[in-house]
Amino acid sequence: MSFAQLDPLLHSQLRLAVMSLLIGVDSAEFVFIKEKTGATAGNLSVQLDKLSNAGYISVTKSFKGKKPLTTCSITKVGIKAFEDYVNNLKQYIE
Amino acid sequence: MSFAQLDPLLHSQLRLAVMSLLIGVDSAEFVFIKEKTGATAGNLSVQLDKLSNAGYISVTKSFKGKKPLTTCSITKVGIKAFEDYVNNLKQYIE
DNA sequence: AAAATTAGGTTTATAATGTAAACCATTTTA
DNA sequence: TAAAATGGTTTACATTATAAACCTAATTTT
Repeated sequence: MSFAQLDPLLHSQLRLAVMSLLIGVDSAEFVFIKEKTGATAGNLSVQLDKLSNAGYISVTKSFKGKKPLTTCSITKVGIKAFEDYVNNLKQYIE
Repeated sequence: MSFAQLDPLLHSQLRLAVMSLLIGVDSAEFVFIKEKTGATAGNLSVQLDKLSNAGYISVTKSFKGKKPLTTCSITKVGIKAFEDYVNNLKQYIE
């Protein structure tokens, strides 16, 4: 039995933290994710794009009053990918 | 509570697989590790160097008959680092 | 006994990735 | 009305991962 591949999109500290956050909530705002993960805004913006392009999260941009508001939520595909990642990872750490 | 840092030296698929292998055995030979992980020799060579330089594994080079033989084993420091990594990681995946 | 192949690696060039710094538009504060 | 803050995005750079090329010695083939 050899080691399963770990989805490279999830095997990134920041992206994994984002997914970990999102899997527990309905949705979360950019600023909230930024604070919880301790990421810089720039880095977070890039990584959210990657997760979004992969279909792992959905990102909607609107306004809170007159300020931009970016809201994220995990998708079904994202949940599946996260679960698979965790299962594969367990092979490495158990 | 924010997310703990994941040791970047261990947060690499191949290096994690190597550590995962080594934590269960006394020692392992280069070719064995290569086969178990599915890595190319070049990549494995580089990653073993990194783990070795960090003091996470010890690497001894000798000869089996007249062929070179590279043997690896995990160190105490390596075990500790691996355990810490696993503990921190659990925060992300549970 | 050359020549080719295999074994066991290492070196290095390139591609991919991660990240912070710089930037932009708007809004609030002094 | 400047200056600073908010909420991001873009982009340039540094780091990392990886495969391809290479090396030395030992076998095997012709």
